[in-house]
Amino acid sequence: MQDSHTSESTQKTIEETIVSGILSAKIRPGTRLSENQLAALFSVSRTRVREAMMRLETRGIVHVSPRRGWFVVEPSGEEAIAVYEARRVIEAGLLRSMRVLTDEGREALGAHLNEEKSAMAAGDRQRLTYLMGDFHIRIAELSGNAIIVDILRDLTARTILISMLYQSEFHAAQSHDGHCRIFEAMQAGDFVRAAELSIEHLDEVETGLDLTTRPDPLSELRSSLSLPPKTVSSAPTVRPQKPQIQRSN
Amino acid sequence: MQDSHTSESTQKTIEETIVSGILSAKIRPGTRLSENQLAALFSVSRTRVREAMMRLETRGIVHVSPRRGWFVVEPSGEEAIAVYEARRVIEAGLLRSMRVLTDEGREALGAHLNEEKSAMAAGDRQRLTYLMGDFHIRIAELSGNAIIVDILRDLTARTILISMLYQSEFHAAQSHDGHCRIFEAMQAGDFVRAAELSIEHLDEVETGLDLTTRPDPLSELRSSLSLPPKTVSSAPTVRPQKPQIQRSN
DNA sequence: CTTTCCTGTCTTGTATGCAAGATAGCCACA
DNA sequence: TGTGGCTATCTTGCATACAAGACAGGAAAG
Repeated sequence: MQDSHTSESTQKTIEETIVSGILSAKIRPGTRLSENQLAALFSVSRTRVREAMMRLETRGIVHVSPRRGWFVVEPSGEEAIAVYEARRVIEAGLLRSMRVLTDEGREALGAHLNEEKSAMAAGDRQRLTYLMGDFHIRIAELSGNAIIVDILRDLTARTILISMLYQSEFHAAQSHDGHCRIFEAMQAGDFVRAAELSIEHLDEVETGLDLTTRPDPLSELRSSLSLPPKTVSSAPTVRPQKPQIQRSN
Repeated sequence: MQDSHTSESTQKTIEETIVSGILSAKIRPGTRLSENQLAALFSVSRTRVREAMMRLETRGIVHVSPRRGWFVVEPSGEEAIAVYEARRVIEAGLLRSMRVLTDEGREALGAHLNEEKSAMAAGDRQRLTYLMGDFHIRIAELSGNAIIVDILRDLTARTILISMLYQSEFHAAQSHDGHCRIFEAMQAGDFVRAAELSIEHLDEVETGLDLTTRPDPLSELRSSLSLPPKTVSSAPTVRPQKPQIQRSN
């Protein structure tokens, strides 16, 4: 487990627990995160929970609806596109900047791909989701640049939320193939090719999304009434929260 | 002024004030940011100041030394290298992903370069520092991708802190030339060339730094005593804070 | 003169209390 | 049946109080 910003024992725990919950697809987009519940769960006061939420908010993972609550973000279609675009830019830029694949690197990625394969064989979908995202983080770790690792980790978390919202079926085999091809290019020392493959791979995944569905159930009604399409990054605006199961303390 | 995450009136003010203070080189690295002082300055309680600090910390702008205080980060030599590397990766990736330069884009960049020129003529160094950083943010804005804009804004802020620490002289003319060349390539529609120029430009700036000096005045002593080189991203460790002028409430 | 220790005062860390918006459920009423 | 409005209770927003570590300065001892 890389660190990049270790230290602070209890504090980061809430934050990291939530992020890793998302990375392993155990927390769905739109999930309500009650300050009181989290405080009770982690045996701390709301103060510290709030700090964690603030941090997660600046990381684009969580969102607050004033006096209504904190929610795991539900990226809109436009935001989803922006996330994939950002990933293409950064991941391709990263691969292009690489010059060598070290022995450790080759071993790490190879081991990872084997894990993907065995998770596919076992049909363990949650684990698979985690591994599919983690592959890209692993590549970033090869660069040794903690800044890029952190950025990509957060983007990967958002990607997973996006696929939980918009992905109709899970083309695990296709993704795995994409990863393998990238790895092969890297082994061949052809990082330009690896960058291109990485872009294609992300395009494939993005194409597999159906961005016309879910997150704004009123979109059809809204457009038939010809109201403004939707507030993109601006905040309040009612945004009808889909009924959550959780029921507060 | 782009927005990307507008809304929240008072709250973001503290955060944005500090960031823009850094972007315009009015706040030096290592500056102490007392919760009490900021609270008084903005007429709010420490609670809200703390929230702003937490956010800035996750953005890599600010750093807390437990029970000692908040400080604007003083990037180490390694961190400085990582910041430049991350910028090369992202900015080159971004330019490579571009396909067209719109008329508005050409106009915006052209106007910006004129501003650079006039600031150089006027010898307004603070303004020049701001503009030199802002050029890169402007390019990101052309992409219309708010995620990348935010990332690059924060990296630019760090870059400015780095140059305040390590830059012996300010080669404004050289930087300006670099910007002009990038702009020309973009106008010619040659974004691959623009990406290459962007990398060269960042290399130039990075080369102009003297990473052997400042931020850890004890480094020579430390190495002559053969102590561990320095805690990189881990926290406490005494790290003798250089005497600050400010004196608290 | 140097060293050690002690104490006052600064800082942040954390919990708690109160204010106020948002919502759901109910009741009255048409 | 449907509609409007009231109220009880949830939520977060924000300020404040207190705890506890860090540090500086001075006094006392060597």
